[in-house]
Amino acid sequence: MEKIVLYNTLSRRKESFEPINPEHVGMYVCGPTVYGDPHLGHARPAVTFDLLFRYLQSLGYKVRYVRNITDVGHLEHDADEGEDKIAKKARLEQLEPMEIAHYYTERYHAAMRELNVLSPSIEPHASGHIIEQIEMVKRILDAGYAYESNGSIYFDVERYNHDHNYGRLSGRNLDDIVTNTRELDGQSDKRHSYDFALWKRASAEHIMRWPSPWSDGFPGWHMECSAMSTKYLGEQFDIHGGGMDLMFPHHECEIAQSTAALGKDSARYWVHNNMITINGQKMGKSLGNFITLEQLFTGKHDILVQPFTPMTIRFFVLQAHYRSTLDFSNEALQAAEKGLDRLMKGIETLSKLAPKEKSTVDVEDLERRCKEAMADDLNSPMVISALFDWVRIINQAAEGQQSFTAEDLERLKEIVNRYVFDILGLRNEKAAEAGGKDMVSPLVEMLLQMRMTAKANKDWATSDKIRDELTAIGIRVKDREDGYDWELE
RNA sequence: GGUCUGAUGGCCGAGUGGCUAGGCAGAGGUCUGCAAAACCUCGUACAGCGGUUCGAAUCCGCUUCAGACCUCCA
Repeated sequence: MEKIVLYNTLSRRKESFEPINPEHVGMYVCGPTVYGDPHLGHARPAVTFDLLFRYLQSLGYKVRYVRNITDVGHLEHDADEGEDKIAKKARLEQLEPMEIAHYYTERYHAAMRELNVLSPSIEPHASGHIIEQIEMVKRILDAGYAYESNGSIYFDVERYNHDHNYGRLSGRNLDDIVTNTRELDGQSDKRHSYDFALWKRASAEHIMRWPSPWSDGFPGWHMECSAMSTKYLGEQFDIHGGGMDLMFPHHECEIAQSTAALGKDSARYWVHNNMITINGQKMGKSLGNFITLEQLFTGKHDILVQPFTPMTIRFFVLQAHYRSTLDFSNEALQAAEKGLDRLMKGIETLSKLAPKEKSTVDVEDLERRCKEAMADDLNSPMVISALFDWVRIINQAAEGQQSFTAEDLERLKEIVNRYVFDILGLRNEKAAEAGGKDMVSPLVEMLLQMRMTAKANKDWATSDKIRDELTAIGIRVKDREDGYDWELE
């Protein structure tokens, strides 16, 4: 298997990636909380880990990719007095919590399909794994790292930190956390403010509740990922991913829970994608500055000057390295749209190139550059940069300034397909929606043949008329060195 | 306040101790009957101030600014 490096948040450096079991990779990524429409921010981890998923598979690994659906457990306001987000929304809209969760799960799936994000191997729902979560709480209790208080179970951070190291992922130490965690108002069942809930007793009004040995209640919000990753990937697995904003406390608590229950940290490589910003600020639910994916696709949002296709969004995300922030703007998206168009046109041009006697350039150069870039912590921007260099070469070839042998041409197409479609997961939207091209093709060809005749007779009036009429109905005519080419706008 | 990250040309964004990605926008040119498309050339950017070095935008220090996390967040 080829050597690749991945940045591991645990060590804060790039590490050579070695899976626990050769040939197999287990990957867990924190999925969405389904109480709202997916927005541009959700596209970042989805595309990032889709890229990793596709890339690992293309290297020959058998990947089990688990991405959860959080449909229970997140508390609003604070852990003591809050109510479940799903339940809250349900009350507001007079709907069953599961109805809400189902509705937004479907919306999420639809958006992911649009973005050409592959379905994960397993997509477990938190609500379907209450038993596993209860079992894990029991293990933590048995290990002595949790305590019961008034029907709720809390993680004993201090005790845990005594034996292990709470804060090693986020780079905090308990002293910092102690001095910087605000004391919550009102009475709390917790011994310390930094203890977190593993199980919460439900108040009378709380709709989502399950029986447990301690109370009718619901699991704490970090439990689902620990329980489900363990269930589907084993006590130790290779990659755990998610947004950087989940590092603390969510992932830190996951590490603590796994270590407390299993005696070891489950995940070996922690991979975090950075945020998408808007005007330099994180785009998110809490700031209310988010744009949903549907708004992006339809252009229906005050800030948008036009709609943007799903592939433009995907390309936009891939043009930045996953660990950098990416700033949203109409201008940036428009640039991505044009760039993607250039790339796709180049690929179409490639498909029409005629083989020549000899090749003037080494097609393996593209393969080498793409391969190195991907192997270096998924540097998709570098891959795209190499591809653009080759679009230029392909265009030069279309004008007779470069040439390829039939063999090299095939190889080049193979490389381009591998990186553009299989790994970056891009799709030629125009070609797809122009499914009717085959239908009109003979007609256009006929007209263009007539135009060639007119041109040969220097009958510019007829020639231009044909071209202008075609342009008017969205067919762009391109005169080539020895003939013509055309495409749908 | 604490922890951490970042500051790259008009915009978005890679990268990196010397060979100075890429895209978009802009300027000029080539090609063309005219166009379109494409191709060629160009801006000579790395927050500021010190230091290390033969050489730094890249390493170190300080300053300024911005952001993330510390509460649910992709």
